Amino acid sequence: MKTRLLLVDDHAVIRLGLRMLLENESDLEIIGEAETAREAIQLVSDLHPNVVLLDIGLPDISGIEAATEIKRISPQTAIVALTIHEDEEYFFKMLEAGASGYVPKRAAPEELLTAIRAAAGGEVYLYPSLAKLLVKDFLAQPKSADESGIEDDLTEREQEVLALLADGESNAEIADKLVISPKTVGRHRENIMRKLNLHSRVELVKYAIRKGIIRA
Amino acid sequence: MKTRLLLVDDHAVIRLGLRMLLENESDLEIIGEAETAREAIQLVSDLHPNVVLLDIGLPDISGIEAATEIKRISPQTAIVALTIHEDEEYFFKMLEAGASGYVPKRAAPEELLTAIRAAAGGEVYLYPSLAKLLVKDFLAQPKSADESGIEDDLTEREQEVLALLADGESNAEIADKLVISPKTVGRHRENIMRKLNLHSRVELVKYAIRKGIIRA
DNA sequence: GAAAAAATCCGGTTTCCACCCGATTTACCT
DNA sequence: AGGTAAATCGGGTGGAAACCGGATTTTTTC
Repeated sequence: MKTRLLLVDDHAVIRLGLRMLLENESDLEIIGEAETAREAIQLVSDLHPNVVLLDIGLPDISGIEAATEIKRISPQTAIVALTIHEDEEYFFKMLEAGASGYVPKRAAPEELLTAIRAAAGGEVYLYPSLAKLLVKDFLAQPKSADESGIEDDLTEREQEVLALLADGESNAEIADKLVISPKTVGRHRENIMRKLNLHSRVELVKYAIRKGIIRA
Repeated sequence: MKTRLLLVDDHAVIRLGLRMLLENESDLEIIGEAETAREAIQLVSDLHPNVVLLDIGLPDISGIEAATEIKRISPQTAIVALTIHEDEEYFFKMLEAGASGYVPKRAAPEELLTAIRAAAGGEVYLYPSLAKLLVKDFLAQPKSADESGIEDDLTEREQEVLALLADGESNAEIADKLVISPKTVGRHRENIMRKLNLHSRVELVKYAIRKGIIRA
């Protein structure tokens, strides 16, 4: 089964170039072309392609809105964004919109093929300069719990109680979930607070968030 | 100027294969090979290669520790992780350790070349199945503050009370600070919770953190 | 197999919280 | 000037939280 492609670009020359590149690939099949975002959305709605090659610099609608709309009407359609500029903000917003690939037009043709095949397979291709941005963003995030908290000498059960406690549940609710008595939950909580030198539920929540036990 | 490479793998066959692949590339130069992590660390310290091709399944030290140590002694050296398994946790930890690329051994040779060149250029290459994981992680993050809605129709006083409340202070303490009665603090709190549809101090704290009113 | 730590339960006290009611003064907007 | 919203204060109630004491059972550790 071939991967069914839709090409979207307002320049006929570029569509032609893409066609030349892609038509030689036996696993790919171009089932349509669009010049504008509106046209693209209509075609997606009609044809439900596997992958849309979407130029971001379209005249009528922004690439982000177009991508959002495409994912709305055809969630299983993967989007590979093609762009001339490697703008950081735009890149992140395209990811949020559901893009499965992001390739600058200056990339080598093989990279575009890789991106298309990755997208068709439900995976994601990121051009190295953009992957770098995403990794940077990832590293800027608070450490992944286990690393940041060297060891907080809480017992396993206490960790468990802490997580639920910090999630906003009452002693009684937790007791229910863990099938223990509410009094025991309270006791655990006391021990936790003593060990960590905390003095209220609020401090407990903040501790849990810092440690990555729960998310805000 | 050629990119100076160090190959690290405990299997001679694989090092040979890599050599065959890489020696034909005019922009790459293999300046050393290592069988173990210790050996690799020594060589990095001596040679300061531009890129280290690091197998993660080494016998002596874990790939993560090896990568961390390499980045410590030679921060400008980029690391491309080579692995047989595409383990999620391992992948994220390698990123945290400072890896610039992550390529499964099953990847096409050209992809390895792309990864090496990206790494040498200070960028990052992620194999599509792993890029997908990173994007997933990215999307799981809370939306970027400004987007989530700055305006929460809380009055100035309520914001003030919220901040202190979320900071862990009791009604009485807040009353003291703001020179109002504890009852009034409670009243404000009630109004805040009603407006925001929150129902406990814990939810309040998490809300405040999401909004950036306080820090965890 | 004994000692230590963890996990469980119980009872009691005091304080604080969450939510209900209502009220006054100030301030702003039209 | 009159209406609306904010900010302040108050009373009252039920229930949860925070802290204390002690005690038992299970698991871990040496």
